[in-house]
Amino acid sequence: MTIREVAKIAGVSTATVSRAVNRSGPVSPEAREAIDRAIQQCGFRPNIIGRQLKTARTRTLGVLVPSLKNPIFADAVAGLEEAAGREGYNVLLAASGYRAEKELSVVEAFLGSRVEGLVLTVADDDRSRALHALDSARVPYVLMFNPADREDVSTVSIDNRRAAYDLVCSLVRDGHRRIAMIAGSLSESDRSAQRYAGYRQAIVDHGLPLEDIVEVKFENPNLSACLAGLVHRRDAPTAYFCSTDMLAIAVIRALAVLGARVPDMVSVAGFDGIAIGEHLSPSLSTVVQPAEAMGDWAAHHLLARLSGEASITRKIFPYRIRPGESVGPASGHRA
Amino acid sequence: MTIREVAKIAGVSTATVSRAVNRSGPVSPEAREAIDRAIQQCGFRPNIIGRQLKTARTRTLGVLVPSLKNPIFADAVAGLEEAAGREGYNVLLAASGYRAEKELSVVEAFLGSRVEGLVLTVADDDRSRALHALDSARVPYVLMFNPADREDVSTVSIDNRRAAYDLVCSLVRDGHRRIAMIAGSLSESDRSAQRYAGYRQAIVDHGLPLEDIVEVKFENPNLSACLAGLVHRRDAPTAYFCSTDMLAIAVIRALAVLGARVPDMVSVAGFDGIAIGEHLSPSLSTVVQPAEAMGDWAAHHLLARLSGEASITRKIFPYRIRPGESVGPASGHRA
DNA sequence: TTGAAAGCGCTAACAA
DNA sequence: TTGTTAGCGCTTTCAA
Repeated sequence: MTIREVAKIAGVSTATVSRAVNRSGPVSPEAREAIDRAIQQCGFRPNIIGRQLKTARTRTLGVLVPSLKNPIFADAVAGLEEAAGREGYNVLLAASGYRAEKELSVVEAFLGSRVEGLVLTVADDDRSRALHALDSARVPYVLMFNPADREDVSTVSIDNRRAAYDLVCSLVRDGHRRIAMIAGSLSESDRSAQRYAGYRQAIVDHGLPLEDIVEVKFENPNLSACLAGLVHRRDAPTAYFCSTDMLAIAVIRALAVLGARVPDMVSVAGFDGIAIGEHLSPSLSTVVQPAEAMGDWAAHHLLARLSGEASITRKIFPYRIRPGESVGPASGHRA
Repeated sequence: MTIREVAKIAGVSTATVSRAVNRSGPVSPEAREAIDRAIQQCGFRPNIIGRQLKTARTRTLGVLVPSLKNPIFADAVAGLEEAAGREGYNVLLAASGYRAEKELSVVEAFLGSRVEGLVLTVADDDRSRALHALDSARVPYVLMFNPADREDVSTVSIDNRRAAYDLVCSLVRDGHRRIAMIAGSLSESDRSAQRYAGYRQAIVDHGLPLEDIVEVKFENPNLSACLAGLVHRRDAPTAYFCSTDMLAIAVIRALAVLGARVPDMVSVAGFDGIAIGEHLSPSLSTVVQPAEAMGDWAAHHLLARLSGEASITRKIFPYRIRPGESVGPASGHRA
């Protein structure tokens, strides 16, 4: 069922069919009707591939996130997809599983598919080979959630450093003086690094002891073992600042295994502000990132850049500290 | 940067370049080296669109779910994307927002893009115009989560009816005799309908009074108002069976607004088994669907069908009743 | 082992 | 208002 068949049946040329289908030029009422009938008759559906090849436009965006299983990314993709769809763009989606080589292979595939632009969250924007590939291919992209370090790339994020700083300060205000940070592979995530910087500054500013950061691999969720040494120390931390909400949830569970109840014995704070965190037991103290709005902004901005209506922008969304039951006063601690 | 440029630089024909790039035919070592050098030199990246047009294969799957903001779908898509990616397939993703007309327009767009197959969750498979479009286009698809009614289409789901039956029976075992069901637009979702059938049968089998089902629109999250009449009745239900976990979460919150504490005063059960439900306060009593595994199965099965290695299959995954704190004994009820 | 050539389905000058 | 025509970038006979 090609445009040629339709043209033959309708007794016109392919050019006229194309004009009729795309409303891209004058078509007489008679021709239009004949064409409509022919299309009904043979169930013609334009092959987008042919159009894409001819016009060198795909109306497709590539979206790459670490994982859909973390609601922060799922929500962002939801906002993105909605906005892109509204503008008639397709979304090619992939997850990297936090693996740099997968980031690269996905980006290569997206480039091969001639996506017009990309929205991505990478592990570390400085060292990302995926980003280098994009730069040399000169395909526009928007970094989402990654901190806005570089001047030459559009980003949408919050001020991770300051947000972490504020959150840790709130822990101090609750009386906590020994506060540890737990991060998922700090060395591999620029977000964790920023959040660590904020944590560190808050600790230093208050003259508190700087705890060693606890790095946990994403693949190894045997948290209890990692935390055992820390928790059973004589001067164990009274509060744990986790680099993400999902990690905080795992930490709370791991602490329970070790006999440390939250928030009675220790406090735990997260970061991301996933919606469901409010309904957790205990509800999560965290920093809220407006994920869906950020995804929406990313899509709109990328499309605006594609049409030349916008230039590189580093958008910082406001964040919000959301207090929750997972943080209590430090008085009840064990040491 | 086309294959022609590369051919010219390497001093060979485009056919040889194509063979070299795709390893699809004999290429002498000398030619191969010249081609490799040429590709490096001009940064050539094969245009997939050209290949797709020529070969009439896109290696792309379309995925349509109601919403990514519900973890049950996000998890399923995660499993799907992972499996598809492993087999070298791209995933085109869209969300319908539970709207039938959006389902249709997305499917039309996917067909235009010549996806080789689709995985979708539709509101109601019987009445879905989207499915009719797929049937007449003769593009293979897998229904995910939708109950397996029809014989002529691959589906992956659990036994919704029996799962709901089991769950409601467990409520009865806890002493509940007035059990209401709350569903999101029953008339628009075949899953809700199945779950209602299971609920109804459990009620009837135990000789209990059949309560009117409460239907709430997805768009109208003003649940408290909807529930007020029911909750304040003299013989108010002591337990609410919600058609999804997300709805259960909203219901628990709405009940709190009305002064009905869960599970002290009323019990609430959900359906879906989103992972985070275990960590809610109270933790959710629910039916667990193995969403990620179902997505994985859907992708593998669809690809197997594309390669002729599988035929239409109706896969029923096992479910699991996961007890939680949201359901308590009926003794504490108000009426 | 290689290259010439045809053509996938479509759009867009351009001429009529 | 319409049709002819020339490709878009690629793969793939087929003959050499």
